Amino acid sequence: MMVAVVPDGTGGGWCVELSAAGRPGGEQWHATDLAAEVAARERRDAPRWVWPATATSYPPLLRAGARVGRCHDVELTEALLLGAAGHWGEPRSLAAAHARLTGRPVPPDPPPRPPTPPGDTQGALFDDSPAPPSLQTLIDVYADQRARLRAVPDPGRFTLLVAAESAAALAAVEIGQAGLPWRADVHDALLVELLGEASRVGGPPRRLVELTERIAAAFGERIHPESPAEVLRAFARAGISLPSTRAWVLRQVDHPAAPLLLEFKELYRLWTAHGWSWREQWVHNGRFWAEYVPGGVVSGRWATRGGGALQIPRVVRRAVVADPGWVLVVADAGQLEPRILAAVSGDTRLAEAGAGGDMYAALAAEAFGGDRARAKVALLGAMYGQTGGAAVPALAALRQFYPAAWAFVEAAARTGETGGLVRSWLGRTSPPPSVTARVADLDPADGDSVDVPRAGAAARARGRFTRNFVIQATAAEWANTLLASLRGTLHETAGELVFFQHDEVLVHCLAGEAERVAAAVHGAAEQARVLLFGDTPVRFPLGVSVVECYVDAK
DNA sequence: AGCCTACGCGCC
DNA sequence: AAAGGGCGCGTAGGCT
Repeated sequence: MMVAVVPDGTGGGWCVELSAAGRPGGEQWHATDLAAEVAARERRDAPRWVWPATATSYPPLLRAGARVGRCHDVELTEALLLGAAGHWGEPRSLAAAHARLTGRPVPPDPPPRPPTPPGDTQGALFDDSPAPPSLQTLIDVYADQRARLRAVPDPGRFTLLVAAESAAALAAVEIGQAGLPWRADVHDALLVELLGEASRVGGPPRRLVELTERIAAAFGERIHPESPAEVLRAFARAGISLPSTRAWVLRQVDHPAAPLLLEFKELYRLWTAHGWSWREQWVHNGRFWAEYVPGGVVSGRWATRGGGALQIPRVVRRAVVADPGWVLVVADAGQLEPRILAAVSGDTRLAEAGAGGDMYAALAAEAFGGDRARAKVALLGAMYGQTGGAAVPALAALRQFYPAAWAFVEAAARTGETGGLVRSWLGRTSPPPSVTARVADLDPADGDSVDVPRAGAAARARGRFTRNFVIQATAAEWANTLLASLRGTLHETAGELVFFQHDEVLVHCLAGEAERVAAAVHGAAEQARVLLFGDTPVRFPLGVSVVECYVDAK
């Protein structure tokens, strides 16, 4: 059972039942209270909801209590289909898809909304959303998508990709509305502990002021330590020439200011990126409110808008604390990308190594004389396209012992270097070179002559990108599939997904439910493995911790 | 004053 | 240890 639905923008919406073939196959009606209608139909026959875009269609329904099980997200599907057809980056909205279908001028997608802090009501004042599309538009585009979907190289896998992408979109709205439990008082205490007291006027906290003084003493002159240019000049006057002020460069500098600068940079970063003003902007009512954007990264990984939810520093995770009587179930897929490589490359020996708990240890025992660290740099270097450094001899060993895996990543790299497109396991297509190439790499500043060295460097960079794309994009598919499965079983518990970060999920649940939630997450990971890879020997073990505080996980 | 890029660093 | 992939975000510093 499928039901196509178009919200009318006033809390109501148009609905029509679709047949198994995707054509109107039942009653068509207008609901004045769409959320109530959706909730009732969901209870009765749990249809797959076909709608223009989960990101806009679902939030008002969920806010009104209408949680749905499955959907088809036309906009995300359109982006996948456009990519598969080599039309990467063209407008993906329902309106654009319908215009292409009917041969009319294609409207551009609306620019991405700037991040809206949760306390901000500006968004409601400037509602420039276009008129809602007609139900017929939705039906026509959906039928067209089904036809195009059957024409891709592997429709079975692509269908799973569309389902997983749509489910991820549901999960993203739900996680965003749940919010991440956040103790403002704990956050404040750790800021004071590390930074000292905040100054009243919004200036730097005490420890930063002190470090600035000590850096001045070390150089014999006052500088702004947060300015890389000033730091470089100060070192130059002290007779030390540095290529940059990066941390690993400073760590090798023998000068009394160097360790002070390293400490300053770390604390300055904490203050500006996750300090008091960040907390005031993004934390309200005991929750950190982030907005998640599934498929926001070219590889299919999620992005976020506002608050930097995917870059919460480890030290700040101390503020992520479960409610009283509740716990956090933290599940992390260990060594996900090497395991993905083992599964997709068809390398029998690497797949056997991925059947156990520690893949790097298995590689070390087999091909690296027991040196686990060397096995790790070899595998990571192969996936990222490392060409220099100490990893080179290790890469030779990898090539010799795991030739099929080596050939797989090399083929992806060669395709990219020659301007071709690569696809993930389920069929997400990489963007074409014009999208990822830097203008400076391709367009010699003056004259018409081709800049061979720079063109070569650009091709190699492109090769590293496609080499990694096939792995990273497939890993994102596995994670989305896990989420799709998990949100289907989680509702049997009181658990709620509250965070997702590439290969890690957090579930907030009653302490007594933790065991069941942990079992549900393990089951979802296994389900994702089977759905994507069938009978592969590779396993995707989860590290699961039940904790009150996020920082205590693992 | 606003726009843009480079830099640097947090996460995976 | 060094340096390969993907991001978001805040700042400095240049530009218009």
